[in-house]
Amino acid sequence: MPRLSPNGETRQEILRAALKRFAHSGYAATSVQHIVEDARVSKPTLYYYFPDKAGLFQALVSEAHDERYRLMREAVDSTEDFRAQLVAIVSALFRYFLKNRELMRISLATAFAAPGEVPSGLRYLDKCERNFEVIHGLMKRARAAGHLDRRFESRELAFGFYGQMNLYLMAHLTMPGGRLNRPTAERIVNLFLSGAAAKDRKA
Amino acid sequence: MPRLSPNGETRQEILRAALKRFAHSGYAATSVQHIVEDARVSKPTLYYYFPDKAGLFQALVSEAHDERYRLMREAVDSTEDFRAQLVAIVSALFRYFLKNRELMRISLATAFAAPGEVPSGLRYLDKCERNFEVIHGLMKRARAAGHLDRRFESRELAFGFYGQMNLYLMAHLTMPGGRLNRPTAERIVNLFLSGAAAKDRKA
DNA sequence: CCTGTCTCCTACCGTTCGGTAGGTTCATGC
DNA sequence: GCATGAACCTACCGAACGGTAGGAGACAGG
Repeated sequence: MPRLSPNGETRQEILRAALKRFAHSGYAATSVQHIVEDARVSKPTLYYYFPDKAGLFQALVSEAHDERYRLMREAVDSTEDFRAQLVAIVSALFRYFLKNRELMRISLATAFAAPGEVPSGLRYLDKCERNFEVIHGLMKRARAAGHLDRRFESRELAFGFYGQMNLYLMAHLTMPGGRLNRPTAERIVNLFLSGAAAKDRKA
Repeated sequence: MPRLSPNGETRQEILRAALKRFAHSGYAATSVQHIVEDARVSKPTLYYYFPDKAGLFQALVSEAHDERYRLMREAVDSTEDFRAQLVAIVSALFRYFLKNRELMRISLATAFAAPGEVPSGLRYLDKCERNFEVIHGLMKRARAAGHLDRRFESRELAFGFYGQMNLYLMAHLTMPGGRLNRPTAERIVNLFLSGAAAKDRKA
């Protein structure tokens, strides 16, 4: 049989198969055997490209977190208007979710899974916090600029917004009913801001 | 060695050990062997009380979901005032969380885990929806009664509230920093309602 | 033509998995 | 005292697990 990939094609094939399996069954319930079968590759080939099962998983999860981070930063930088930034964040994550549902699934599942479920060496918590801090920092600045109700701490505001958005994403994983589009993003921001925005009428 | 439990003591011991293991490592990564070692019981004893590993897990998860459901219903029935009902729900779940952190962990993790991660026969989705419907129904009635802004659908409102509350719980699993007490519950409801409550000033 | 390196293979390692066969001990009913 | 059934045990099963030893085929430089 000819060498399939002097480039990185085999590696990509493994990643693709692994993503599908991990997204469907989680880390522990996924076997390396199934991955190599899906990728039409032998087991030593997998271990040629990746140090072990955990390393393969980490490559996927890191990519997902980093891409979410990049998208959120990009959304924040896309405009100066605070409301528009929020809409851009939600909207960007919705689009990413619809295109990369499986990556998003392992990313979210990993974040809230039991500590021993996922490989221990994986530093996913840092990346989770980093992503949250994008929102948190945005809230801090908006609060300082007077766009948000000062009765609430920036952390509370970030929780309110982040929580609502995340529930939409998670709900879509288990019940893919709702429509994750820009109008929905705008309505989410409206619901959040109608309370969080500082009222200039009273106090 | 004497028979330890003519009552249900051994069964409880198994459940206790299983909860600890499942909460720490998730379903797939937990082995029956470890459970029976923790419970100081032999493997056939476990299979004497439970049909299989999945049945043992289901017993725990069902209990957690049912208890959450009971608490939320109780909170709703505790008062007529809508705002007080919301605070009661959040506050009750916070208390339950602090007392039953491990049960809450497997309950939440199961809800958002990959479909193949958890035993397939487990009907947890029904219970998740049932719990969500407690909130959803409450929002429906409050919206119809004019307590909530009619520009938002009841489902959106439920998502906003439920999402925010859930993030507090989930965040406390990974970063047990924040304080899950009644003042926090009130602030969450305030943040949610300051937007969702119908303003009688304009429109 | 030889040698090394990159890529990928078959075959196998020891371990652990979920689950069971079959037997033993105790409390009780008769 | 003796059968019965609940409560539990030791010892083991086949299968699947993550991972590896060792080699084969293709291509490069010398």
